[in-house]
Amino acid sequence: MADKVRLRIAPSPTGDPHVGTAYMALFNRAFAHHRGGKFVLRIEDTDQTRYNPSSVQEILDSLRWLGLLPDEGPGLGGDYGPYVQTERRDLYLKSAHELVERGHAYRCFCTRERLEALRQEQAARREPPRYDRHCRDLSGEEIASNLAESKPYTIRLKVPDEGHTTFRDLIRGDITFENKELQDPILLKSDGLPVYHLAVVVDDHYMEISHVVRAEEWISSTPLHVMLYRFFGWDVPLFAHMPLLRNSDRSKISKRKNNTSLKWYREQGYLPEAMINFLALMGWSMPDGSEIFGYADVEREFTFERVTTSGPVFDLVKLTSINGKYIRALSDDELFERLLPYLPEEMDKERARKVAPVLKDRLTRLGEFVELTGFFFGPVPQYPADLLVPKKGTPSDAARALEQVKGLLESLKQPWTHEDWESGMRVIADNLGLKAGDLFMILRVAVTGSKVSPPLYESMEILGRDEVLSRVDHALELARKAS
RNA sequence: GGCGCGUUCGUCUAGAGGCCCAGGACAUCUCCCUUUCAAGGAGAAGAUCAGGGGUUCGAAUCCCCUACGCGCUACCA
Repeated sequence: MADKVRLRIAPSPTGDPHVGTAYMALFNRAFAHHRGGKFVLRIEDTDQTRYNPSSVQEILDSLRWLGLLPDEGPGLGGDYGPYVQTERRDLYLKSAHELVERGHAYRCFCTRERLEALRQEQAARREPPRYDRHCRDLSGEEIASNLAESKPYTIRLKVPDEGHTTFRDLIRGDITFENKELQDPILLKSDGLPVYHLAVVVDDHYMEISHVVRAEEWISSTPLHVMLYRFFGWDVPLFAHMPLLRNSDRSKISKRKNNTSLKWYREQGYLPEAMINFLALMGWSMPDGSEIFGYADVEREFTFERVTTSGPVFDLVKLTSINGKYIRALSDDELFERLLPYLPEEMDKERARKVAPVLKDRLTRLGEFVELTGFFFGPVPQYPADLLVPKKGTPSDAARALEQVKGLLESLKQPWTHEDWESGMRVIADNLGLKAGDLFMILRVAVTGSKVSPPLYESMEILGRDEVLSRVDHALELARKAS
C-alpha cells in the first residue's frame, strides 16, 4: 500500500452544488491535510442524460466559498489528470476489456427491452429483480456472430457464485456480503462509457486514492468494488462510510424536503465558517466537546473513531443559530464587508456602514439586512394610525404626545445625540401621564413605522435631525386625522 | 421481498463495564437586563439509553433475538 495519503470527492455535475458534496469535502480534505496528503476533486460525468454544463464551475465556486478547495482537480492542476471522467473513457474501455480477457467479465448483448421484460416477469412472480446471466456463458461462435452483426453490448462483471467478500470500514468495522447476493452488474454501458462502479475503481486506483471516504449509501456496492480491485490485481484502498444527511423524516436528504443547494445558503447569507461548523457537527464532534469551532480545528482533530454511525437530521434552525453566533463575533468593519455583496447597488453604503453595527445582534443571516433596515434607506413604510396609539390611549393622546416631541426635537441643534433629548422625553411623558416606554413607542413607530425595530437612539442618530423631524410631522398628521 | 447499515432528551450529540437514577448544544418555557425586538445572563422542563433476553458483583456501554428506521437492489451516481 502506498504510504501517500490521497483522498477525493467525486460529485456528479447534475445540478446545483449539493450540501452533501460540501459535507464530504470537509472531512475528506480535513483528513487528507491532517495526514499531510492531498485532497482531489474528480468529476463523475458519465451519465450524459443528467449532465449540467455549468455545474463543475459551480461546485468549484462553492468549495472556494467554503474554503474547501481541493489540491487537484479540473482547472486546479495536478499530476493525476484528467479529472473529468468523460475525458478518461479510453482507460475504462481498456480496463473493462482487460477484465473480459482475463475471464472476469463478459459481453452482454441483451437489449433493454429484454431486460425490462425480465424485470416484469420477475415482478409478476414476486421475485427480486436480478439479471438472469443470459449472456454469461455465450459460446465463442455466438459472441463472434453478435460482434460481426455489430450488435451493441455492455460488459458485465462475472461475479463468483461462491464465497463472500469482506471489507473493513474505518467507521463501522468489518462488513461482509455473500457473493451470491450480487448480480452480474454492468461495468461498461453500450455507449462505451463506464458505470459508476467501474469508473470509481479505475480512477481511484490510477489516482492513487488511499482512503475512500464517501456516504453510507455506497456500502452496498463496496463489495463489488473490492471484487474489481482484486480482479484487476490492485491494492484495495481503505474505506470509510460517513452517515447520510437526513431530512426531518429521516429519509436521505433531498431537494424536495430541504434546501440542498449550496448556492441557496450563500444567497441567504449563511457564513461559510458557520456552514463548516454546522456540517462538522453532523456525525462528528470535537474531542473536548466544544461546539463552536473552525475548519482548522477539524483538520487538527479529525479521526474516524469520532464519527457517528447514525444519520443526522439536517436542522436549519440549528444552522441559523450557529450563523447568528458567527455574525455576532464579527467586528463592525468585518460585518460591513461581509454585508456588501448582499446590498442593492443603489443603497447608500456609508449609511449602511453605520447601520450594520446596530443590526449585528439581530441578524441571523446576512441576507436579512435589507428587509430589516428598509426604513433607514427609504421613506417609512405605510402604517395605520392606531399603531401610534398607546395601549390605554386614544389617537388624540398620540397627537398631543407627538406635538410635544416635535417641539422638543426642533429645539435641538445638530449634531445631536440621545443625551440631548432623552431627559426631555421623560419630562414629556410625565406631563402627559404616560409611561416613558409608551412615549418611546410612539416615537419608535413614527421613526421606523413599526413597533419592532432596532434601538431607537441609534436609529435616530443615524437618520439625523431633519429626517426624524419629517417623520414625526408625518406621524402627527396621521394621528390628528384619526382623532 | 432480499441484502446491508443503523437505533441515547423534539433535533445535533457526549458516553468506549462502575465517575451516568446519563452531560452539553439547538429548539421550548420562566425569570433577570431593557424604550420594542434581539443579544446577553440565570433557571426549568425534556431520554425507563428502541424492546426483550443473556454475560457480569455491576451494562447506555459486551453477546443474542425482535421491532422499527434508513440505504442499496438501474446501460443513475
